[in-house]
Parts: sequence; structure tokens; C-alpha cells
Amino acid sequence: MWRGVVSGRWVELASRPNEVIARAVESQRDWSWLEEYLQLRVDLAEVFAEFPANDPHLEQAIKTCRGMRLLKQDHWECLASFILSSTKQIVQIQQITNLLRSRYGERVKVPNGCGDTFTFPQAEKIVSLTETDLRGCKMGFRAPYLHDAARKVASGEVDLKRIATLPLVDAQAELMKINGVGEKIAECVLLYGYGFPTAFPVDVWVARALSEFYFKGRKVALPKLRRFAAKHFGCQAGYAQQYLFQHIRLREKRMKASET
DNA sequence: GACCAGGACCATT
DNA sequence: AATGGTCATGGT
Repeated sequence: MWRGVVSGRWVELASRPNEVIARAVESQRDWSWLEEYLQLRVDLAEVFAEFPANDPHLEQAIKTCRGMRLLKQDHWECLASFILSSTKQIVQIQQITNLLRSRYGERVKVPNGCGDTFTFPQAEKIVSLTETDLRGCKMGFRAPYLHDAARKVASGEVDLKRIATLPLVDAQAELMKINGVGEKIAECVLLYGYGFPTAFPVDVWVARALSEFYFKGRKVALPKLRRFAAKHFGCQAGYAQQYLFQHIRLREKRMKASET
């Protein structure tokens, strides 16, 4: 079960075979905001059909991560979250974003008995904060990066809506105008926030997976990995990336669990 | 205490 | 085009 805030509303999700059970605070006559977030109209079979043929690692990933979908997250929240992600563990990223929410977000209605819940603070709100405020949320050297992003987004110097209309390379260059946003974070935002299907972020986990699966375990430099991915994974490379990422991380978790 | 975490940036080669 | 140091903070 998952609880969170989507489009400013509290929501609880439970997954069942071939369906999702959702609960909101007030009755919803229109769930399109959630269908968009979960990308429920995407036909996974059509996505997998675009994967390279005869790739046993992708086939294995499809099995271990069955049904997994890419989300379409809020542009600003996605950008800010990935700026905060650099060389941080995922649980720590959640800790930082939760601090930001509870201190500077807006409270949302929750069902009786559920804990306090807040929206992710808007760029305009982040701009009004000092670097000390931001460092107080445990983000360390990422504080000036987040503030620069908030300033450029709030002022319109970086137009997050317009980025959706650009070709991939131009959209990436636009995001990289922000201090603290390099190729990897830009590709994350393009994939998880905008749904560019060929965006292929290469983080430490994906780099490991690519090296192990496609380069016989040799250490391969990032630019070379990116070039390989661009030609090997095709027009749904983003989905391939997410399946490889989740596949290798689940395997790691199982390994650690069996050590004890 | 060393080492690493969904990196970016800067200087150097 | 690639390598190395640095940045803050917390977990193992």
C-alpha cells in the first residue's frame, strides 16, 4: 500500500492483479488526474515489443518487475527531488523531501486517523527561503542548487511548461541551464516528469547493470555507456532503463537479505 | 573509521 | 573525451 499526494490531493493506492484500488479524501467523479500520474493508458505489451529482441537480461527484468510503470510526476517536484538526489540514498532523499514538505509545504486534507500530510513546496516558496533554511532540511551542498532552480523556474527563465513541447536534446539543454543539473538529472526529469520515451538516465546502478550485462563486468566510462544505450535500447529506452534499474536493485536486496 | 549513496562542477591531462 | 578532487550528510 502506498500513500502520498498527487495533484495536491491525498491518495492511498493498493495494487491488485490487473487493477489499482484508490482511495481519496472526498469522492471523485473524475480520476483522470490519477490515471495520468500512473500512466494507466500505457500498454506495457506494446512497450516491451519495442525492446531489443534476444536480450535475456531485459526479459528477466520484465519477469521480476512485472507490471511496473513509469510515472508522470509533477514537473517542478520531479526536478527539485532529483536535484536533491545526487550521491544520496533513496531513503535519505525521502527524508529531505519530507522535511521540505512538513516545514514549507501546504497541509492537505487527510482521512481521520491519518498523519499530517503536506504538498511539495512550490518554486515561489523555495525562492523565499534562505540557504540556511534549506540546509536545515539536511540537503547540504545541494541547497544552492535547489535555490537556483527555484529562482529560474519562478522567474520563468526556465519555462517548465514549454520544455514539454521541445525535442529531447533541446529540452535537456534547457534543464541544464540550472546549476546542479547535469545530464543524468536532466534525463531523470525528462523521463519521470515529461515522459520522453528515449530519455535514459545512467546512475551508479544502471552503470553497474550495463557493465555487468553488456560489457562482461568491465568498468566502462559513462559516455561510452550512454552511447551504447542510445543505440541498443530503441524507442522505449526509458522503460528499459527503469526495468534494468529495478531488476538489479531487487537482486541486491535479495542478496543482502540472504546474507543474514 | 573507512566506504558509499539514483552527481555536478571545476581543473587538469 | 576522460580522470580526479571536492562538496554535506547519513547509513552500513
